[in-house]
Amino acid sequence: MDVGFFHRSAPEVAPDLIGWHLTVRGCGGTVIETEAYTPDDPASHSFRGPTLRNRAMFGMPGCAYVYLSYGLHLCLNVVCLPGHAVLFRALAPDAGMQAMMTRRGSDRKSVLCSGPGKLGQALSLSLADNGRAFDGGEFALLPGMAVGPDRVMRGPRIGLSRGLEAEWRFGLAGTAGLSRPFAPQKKNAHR
DNA sequence: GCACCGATTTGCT
DNA sequence: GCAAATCGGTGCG
Repeated sequence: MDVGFFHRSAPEVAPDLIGWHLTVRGCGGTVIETEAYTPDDPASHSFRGPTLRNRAMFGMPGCAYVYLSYGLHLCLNVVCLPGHAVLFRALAPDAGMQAMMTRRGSDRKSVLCSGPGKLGQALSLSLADNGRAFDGGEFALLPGMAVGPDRVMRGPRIGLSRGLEAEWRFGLAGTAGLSRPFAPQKKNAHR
């Protein structure tokens, strides 16, 4: 993989990660939904500079930023430029299914990884994973099937009170298991 | 020090 | 549709 891939802004990287393959200790699947966060974005954890919790967001590009959401969910990002990160919101699961079904308490494929918190539970993330590199060891992140730009949907991010203007949520069209549906895409909206 | 708000999910009304 | 679970960060006194 080109090391320069993550040396870009999160809004550039996020759509490019759709269709990649993510695994954590043998469990995972195809990336079907992502969101981008930047340092000058009021909705981003990095907006007010580094803290103990978000320090990984300012670390090595291509490494993980794992944080505790609402006091109980662990969410996974990949770091891009300093203060930039892409949140993995949903996967189409295909590896380590048995373990993920057990952890999620369901055998329905479409609900195993259909949200950032669910994904964290299925992959059994922990805060000890914060800062870990996606180097093919415990964490792997590799280009998978090529996805044409026409199959990547975009829209406003989920669960925010600020930063709703930017359409920095991306998803693979025609996929089951998204965290939420996307609004109908405008035609002619290239890039 | 204290109250409130989140990059969420689940279960109950 | 709404509240609960639960904790780090932020803002105010």
